[in-house]
Amino acid sequence: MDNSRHMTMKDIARELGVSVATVSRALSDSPSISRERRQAIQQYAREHNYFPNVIAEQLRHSRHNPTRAIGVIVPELVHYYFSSILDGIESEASDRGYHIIVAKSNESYEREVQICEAMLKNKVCGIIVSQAKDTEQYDHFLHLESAGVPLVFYDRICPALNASRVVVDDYMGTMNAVSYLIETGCKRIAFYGAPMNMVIAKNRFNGYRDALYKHGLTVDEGLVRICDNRADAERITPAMMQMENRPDAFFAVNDETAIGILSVVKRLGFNVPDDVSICGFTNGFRATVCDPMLTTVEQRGSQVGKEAADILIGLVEGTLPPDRAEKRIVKTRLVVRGTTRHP
Amino acid sequence: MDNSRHMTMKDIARELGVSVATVSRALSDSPSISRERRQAIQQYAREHNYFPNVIAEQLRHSRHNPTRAIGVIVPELVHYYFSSILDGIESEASDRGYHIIVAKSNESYEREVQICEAMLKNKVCGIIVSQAKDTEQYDHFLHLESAGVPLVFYDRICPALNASRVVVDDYMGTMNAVSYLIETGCKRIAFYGAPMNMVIAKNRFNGYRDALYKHGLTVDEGLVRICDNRADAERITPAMMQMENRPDAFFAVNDETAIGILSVVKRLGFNVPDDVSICGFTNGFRATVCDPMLTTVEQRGSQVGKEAADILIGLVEGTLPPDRAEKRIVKTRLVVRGTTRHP
DNA sequence: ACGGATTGCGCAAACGATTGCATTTATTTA
DNA sequence: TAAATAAATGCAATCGTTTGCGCAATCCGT
Repeated sequence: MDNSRHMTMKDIARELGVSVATVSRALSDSPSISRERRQAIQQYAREHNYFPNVIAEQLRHSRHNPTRAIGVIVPELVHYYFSSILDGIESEASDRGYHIIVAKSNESYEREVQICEAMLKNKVCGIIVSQAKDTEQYDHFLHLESAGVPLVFYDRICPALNASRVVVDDYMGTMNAVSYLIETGCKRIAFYGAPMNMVIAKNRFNGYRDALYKHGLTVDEGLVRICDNRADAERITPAMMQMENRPDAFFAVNDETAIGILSVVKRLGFNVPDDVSICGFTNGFRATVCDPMLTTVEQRGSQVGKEAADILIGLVEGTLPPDRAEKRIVKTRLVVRGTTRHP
Repeated sequence: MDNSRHMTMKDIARELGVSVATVSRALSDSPSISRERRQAIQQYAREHNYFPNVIAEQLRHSRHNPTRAIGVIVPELVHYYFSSILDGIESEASDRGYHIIVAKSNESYEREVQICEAMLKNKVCGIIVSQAKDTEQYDHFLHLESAGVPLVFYDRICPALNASRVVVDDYMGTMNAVSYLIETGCKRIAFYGAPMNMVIAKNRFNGYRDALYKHGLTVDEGLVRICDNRADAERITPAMMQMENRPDAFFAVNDETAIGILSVVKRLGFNVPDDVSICGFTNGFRATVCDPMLTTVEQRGSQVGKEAADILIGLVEGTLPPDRAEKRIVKTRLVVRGTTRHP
């Protein structure tokens, strides 16, 4: 039974002996159609649960009306922060009558370009994107903009483009967290950060540095490392803890890294938080699972996603000027748990 | 500069002084157009990077060709297992030239119905769905089927519908895990399961029961609880551990619950795994974060997603018979870590 | 050199909806 | 009673592509 073909206005028109134009006007409640006819048509449509063919509507309006499909490009899907952001985007979008098309770049530039093209072809009304790690050319993004597809970046923004963006307040988040560590008595605070070519990495480092300065401390290069995952953390931390002047606290660029530090530090027989404090960044699933639970900077991915969708929809609907880039910063929040000393 | 309007065949036709029909045929390499014209048109199109308007194509073909948009309904997005599944679906879909439209039901029946309608309107070629927890009516699913939109369930299948589905081998997964617990010397194994109206809950319980039987043990009702989250686990476990005949092992329906048990058991001063073994189900982020690391049943969400997408695409493209429901079971794998004794 | 086959292309009708304009009929006004 | 006005509907073009059919022009064989 492939009677899957749906009822169209033509069907209604034929059945009721009127023209398609009349049906169209009646269904849009045009006053130029007589009351009785209008109601008859509406009732018939309702009873046979007619609904308009979006494809046809879109074709008709393609000149002036964008679709209601938002493209979302995400580097990975199995990832707490990106999931949260996706969640925020989905909520905001669906609240406002949009739907989302999701694609993952797998951190690949090539794939990112393909996805942009495909989304352009599929006529999304705009794209929300976090760049792949190995993206260093931006033609595909420029191409989209020139095709009239608005773009909003989140998390990994494109520094070369003056595009709209939503990021987390990495600087203040780190600054506050490190200040807290200092205020609870830590003096030698190690910093495990991401490679410095990423904007977020730089901002977090600056927050760390300025927190030290503010409290009359200085950056000890021996305590700063490039390290943003658990495996690396487990590899480099033992040496760190065997220095004559070992750190009494760690600030890590994400929870995963912090967990790596924690596991090593515990294994080496130190007490957390009495001997060593540890602070992460994310506040994902992991933070409440480790023992003791992780003190960390809440990244509020869902809020980031909502803001990004809000900007994009504003751009699409014209309530935001298309020429000026809208930049929003989502405040972070320090969540104090068991891996840091009490004041 | 809203020169966002794209080049159409009409533009090419006008420019090259031919008819639109000729352009169309030339671009589809029809031999009925002369070699030179064909190449001229193709070159012009390439140079001005023309690409066809999908909306128009779809309208034209709507009678016979489905779109290449797969609808995916997910109860939550910030959830390890569902993320993995989404990841699998995305991979398979994009490999085969489809894109995915993602919506979350928030575990709400109402929302699920809305989403189904919206997806129907937006002319997805099929839907992959895991039911919301409070869905107990299925008209919306039936409605889709009768509209010719194929449906594939994953994880939470619809028992009342004989629809295609992909599930994990809950029975064998649990059976093997519990057998392992027994073989490592556990005798009183508690079972924390989900409410029994969910199919997966029943299957896991059966696996538990049969593993006991197989080893000459019997089910002790006092050791079976409805509990599928951390908060509940932390609430009910202390009493469990204070029974005169306390359990020497726990099998939990998911990692989250297992973590709850672990934290309580440790807090009460028991040693894991010497005094108490614990086994979870999922193998998500959490499993390697807790201390000791969690022994758990790997659920292979990504594989589930891939299979689901494979079935759906098969249904859409007609390589799978539309009348017979395709049912696949993804094998699980026991991942032994630190919360269980060694053999 | 003429009839038939072949080649190359355009016309026009679809797909399903919208909308300016023309047309018909009914009603009012002078 | 004729003319002007208003009310209700239909015609046909449009969005961008595809495709059956027909029309010319060229080719071939005899």
